[in-house]
Amino acid sequence: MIPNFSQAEENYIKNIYHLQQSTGFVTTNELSAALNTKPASVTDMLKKLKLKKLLNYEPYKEFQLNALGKKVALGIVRKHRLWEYFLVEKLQFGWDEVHEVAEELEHISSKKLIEQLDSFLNYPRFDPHGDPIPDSNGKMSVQQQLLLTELPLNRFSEVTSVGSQSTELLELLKHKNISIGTRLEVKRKFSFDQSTELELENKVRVNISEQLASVLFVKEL
Amino acid sequence: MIPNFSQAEENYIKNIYHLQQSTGFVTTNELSAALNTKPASVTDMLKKLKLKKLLNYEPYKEFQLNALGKKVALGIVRKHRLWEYFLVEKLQFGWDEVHEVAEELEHISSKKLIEQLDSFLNYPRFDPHGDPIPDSNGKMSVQQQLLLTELPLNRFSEVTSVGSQSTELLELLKHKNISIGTRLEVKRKFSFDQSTELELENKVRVNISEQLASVLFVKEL
DNA sequence: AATTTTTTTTAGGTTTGTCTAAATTTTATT
DNA sequence: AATAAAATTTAGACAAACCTAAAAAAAATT
Ligand SMILES: [Mn+2]
Ligand SMILES: [Mn+2]
Ligand SMILES: [Mn+2]
Ligand SMILES: [Mn+2]
Repeated sequence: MIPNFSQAEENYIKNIYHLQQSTGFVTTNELSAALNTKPASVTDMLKKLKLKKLLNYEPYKEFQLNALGKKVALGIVRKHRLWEYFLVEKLQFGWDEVHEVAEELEHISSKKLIEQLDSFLNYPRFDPHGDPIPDSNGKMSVQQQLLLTELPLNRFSEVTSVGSQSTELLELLKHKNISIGTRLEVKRKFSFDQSTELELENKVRVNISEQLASVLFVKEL
Repeated sequence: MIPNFSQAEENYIKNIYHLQQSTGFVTTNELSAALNTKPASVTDMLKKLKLKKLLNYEPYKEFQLNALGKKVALGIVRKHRLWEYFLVEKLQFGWDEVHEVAEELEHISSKKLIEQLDSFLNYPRFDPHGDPIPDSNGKMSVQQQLLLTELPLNRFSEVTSVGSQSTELLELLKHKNISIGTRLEVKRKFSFDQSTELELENKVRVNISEQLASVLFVKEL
């Protein structure tokens, strides 16, 4: 049986998991930035997580979660995303309001709670930001998705996820009336600034900057 | 604005609140028993809660929450009971399984979360144990209820709440097929041991001990 | 290859919430 | 009223999770 971890431990584990998705490894400074703590505090926790056999770590080296660590991380990600889905679908939260609350809810320890919640929500496969929700075995759906910047002109497509969850981004998307599930086509690309003209489902045209297009993932329909 | 309190502080506040319901005052030993901590730890926390102006406390004296303390306590009780209701009504928990989970959920801090949850649940007025749920202003319904031991013979009545939530009690009630909302009549009282014969709605007769009868609250119909 | 800069760790503190053991105060009993 | 018992507080420690400042190691630059 997997033991329980403290809220602090869980936050470290989850953040290591996300950071190691890109290169497979994480550095002390990266992690301290992600967690808003000092590098010295990270070192303390790395020793503890190594002792608890969740982490491959040698002093001064990059580190990564081992199999057990990843399993624990997926459990936390699962809880986080299920709660986000609950907040949006059942409690009328905006998709830009759920992250902080889920940051707390993800640490509730009851196993039964999360299984019943999953069932109550009808086993959703993606959270409100388009990120996949691991099932109780840690498996998650992959969506073949591409960046909006890579989408050719005049192809029907649907927004599947966003590359960041900063309030700033979500505020801008809300203003432009774009969210997960929005249908759109790219109508023009302007080479001067790489900005893009989109046509939304209701035929409304909106212009988005290259910075914005490069954090929107879509799938062709 | 009311500041946020730590999980430990909230558990102390809530327990003081419940304990002072009977005599208006609480002692160090009572509280340490309720919280499963040592009296010395209680003294430490009492000083802190007094400093934060939630508590009337002088060394070696009994203590009680002041108005602000009670307000904070009611907020925690509200969250606890709403979550219990959610677990039973939406997530298929048994009424004897919800307490521990609610013990964690009651500390989630989002104000919006609890208001939306209340609305989602349709503003329930009683939790699964029959205890009243404070509204967002701290007001709660009172139920004119009497102890089953005080109920005269042959009066139609309904179980409204239980005087304890120990697993032992809930196990026994489940075995006897009694829960909140069960309709019953007292048919006989045996003076030898004060045990009582009940008739349930389905005409089934069950015998309950004096100890059990004295923790069941009912209202006449 | 030597030097500088950056990254990481170590050493030593702090706060919160707990504990044990001893001291003090209050309450009960003789 | 004196003494014994019980309740409470104080003193001193400890673990978890953080911090700052200094030391050590690794990486980058000259
Ligand atoms: Mn979190
Ligand atoms: Mn998300
Ligand atoms: Mn609690
Ligand atoms: Mn209850």
